[in-house]
Parts: sequence; C-alpha cells; structure tokens
Amino acid sequence: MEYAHDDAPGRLRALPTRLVNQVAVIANRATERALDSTGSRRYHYSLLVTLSDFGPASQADLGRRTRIDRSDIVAALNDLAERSFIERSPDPGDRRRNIVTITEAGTRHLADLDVRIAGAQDELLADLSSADRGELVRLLTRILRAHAD
Amino acid sequence: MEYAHDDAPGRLRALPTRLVNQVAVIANRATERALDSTGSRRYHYSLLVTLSDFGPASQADLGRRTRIDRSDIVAALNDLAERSFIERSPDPGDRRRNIVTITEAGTRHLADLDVRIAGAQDELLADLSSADRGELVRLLTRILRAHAD
DNA sequence: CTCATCTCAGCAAGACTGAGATGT
DNA sequence: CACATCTCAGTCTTGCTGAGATGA
Repeated sequence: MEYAHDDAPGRLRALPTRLVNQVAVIANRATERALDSTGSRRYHYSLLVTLSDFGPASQADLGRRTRIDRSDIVAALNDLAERSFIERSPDPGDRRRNIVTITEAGTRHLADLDVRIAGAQDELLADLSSADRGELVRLLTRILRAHAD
Repeated sequence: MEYAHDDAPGRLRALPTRLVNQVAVIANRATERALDSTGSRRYHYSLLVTLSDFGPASQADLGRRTRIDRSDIVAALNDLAERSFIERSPDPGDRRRNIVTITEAGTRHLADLDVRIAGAQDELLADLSSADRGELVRLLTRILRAHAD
C-alpha cells in the first residue's frame, strides 16, 4: 500500500507548524544538493554573503547579522580560512576582536555559490507563479518580523 | 549596536529556503513551549493523532502516515507505552507486526495536546489575518505536493 | 568589576543508516 | 529465496549552553 503526504490525518495535514517544518526539510535538501561538491554549506554561504555585502567585520558582528551562534561562527570561519576564502586579523583598535575579511578567492567562490543557491530556490518553488512566490516571501517575512526580538 | 532580522544582507533576507527555515525554528519553539510539561513532543502528538483518526495500526503503517522513521517510531511508542497511552499487541494475522492501539488515557492526553498545539498555531500566526493564514497553508501545501514522491 | 569577544567541549533533538532477528 | 517488520546501536547536522582566557 502506498502513502503520500495527504495520508496523514487532517488535523496534521493543515497544521502550519508542521507544514512549515516539512517544507523546510525540502528546502534544506534542495540547498544541500545545490551546494554539494562545493565543500561549502549554508553557514559558509551566509558568512561569505555578509562579508561581501558589508565588508570586513568582527565575528560577533557576523553572528548578529547572520543569526549564527558564536560557537558555530568559529568553526565555519575555520573552514573558510583553511580554504583561503577569508582572512582573520586582529583588530588594532580592539584587541579582543578578529577582523574577518573575504579574499579574492572567497569572492570567486561566492559567485559560484550564488548561482547554485538561486537554483535551489527555483527547485523549491518550481510549482509557484512568481506572484505566489512573492506572496510566500511576504507572509514568511511577516511572521519573522512579528517574532523578532 | 542592535541587529534585527533585517540586518542581514538582502541576498539572504528574501531567500525562500532561508525564510522557511527561520520560520520553522520559530514554529518549533512555539510547539515545544506548548507541549512543555506534558511529557510529550511532536512525535508523540503525531502518533496519537494518527491512531485516534485511523484506528489501530502497525508500526510500519504509522511510519508511512506520519513520515516518522521506523527507528524513531520504536522509541516514541516506547515512551507512550510507558505512560499507558498506547498498547502494543501482536497481530494474529501477521506475526511480524505489532498492532498499536490508543488507550482511553491516551485519548484524554491527546485532547490536552490538541488544545496546546492549536495555541502554538495561533502564536506562530498571531500577525496574520485568517485570509493570510489560509493563503500560507495553501502555498506550503502546494510546495509539498509538488515535491511528493 | 563588569562586560564583550573568541574559543573549545559537549549536549539535545531530528532525521537517518546498517544490521540483526523474526516471520511471510 | 526475496521481502517486510520490529528493534537496537550509532552517525550526522543544527542550534545551543557553559566555561575559560583575554582584553575594553
């Protein structure tokens, strides 16, 4: 006997918290597939984008902008530094801080990731018109704003 | 300096895969808070709902309906059995199978969980009109259907 | 002294894999 | 024999906590 998504009880089928979780799983799989063979993951992408758009930043700032935990920032930057996509240097104005800078190689890597990430969006939203895509982004953003601390 | 959700670079801010993940995190926190002090989690709720709506089922069937992995079903049913919310009995027609049945106590527990879970939906969607809530469910369901195997 | 920053070790939950025992 | 079911042990990732070292 075959079961698909709609074989769950109705109470579960329309539960927003559940739907959003299931869609997140699909989104993550699409993203993982897209980044496969790049050696990078979501965290690395978020950090490179942030460094590229805002310029050099401390690790604490990167954490606040990307919502990545301080501990995970350390590990992700270690990976990126090993591949020479970023550089850490001490902040002369505040010696507690590292100033993190994206390198030329990091910028090139990011260009590749950008294309792949865009592909993952298309894969996730394949069935939605562009109006529906906009609507989805609008609704999700509203929820996020409402729960922003 | 304060950072909120919108301090992320634009490239990240409107990324559907990312938005859906962040909303899922909020949804999970709301659900966890709602179920806190019940001794149950999402898994337990999904299983009890499924047993309540479809009647006694084998563990394999429960897995297919709820999309919970076979291994995790075992552990979750152990928890529920310990609290006498379900009973396992061998299937006389196919001795590989356990027939899982929800008990009276399980049904009462489920009634409590239902109220709490409904509260979590309201918390997640607090800022959305009921039209917007319907729209969100519609869009998420469309995505799910498109990616159903 | 308080607070911020960076780092490390480790935890918990969720999704999953492999393998064994049992039975169809 | 192939296949399904239940179980156990263990892995991997994500998000997080606690604590230490350093310095503002």
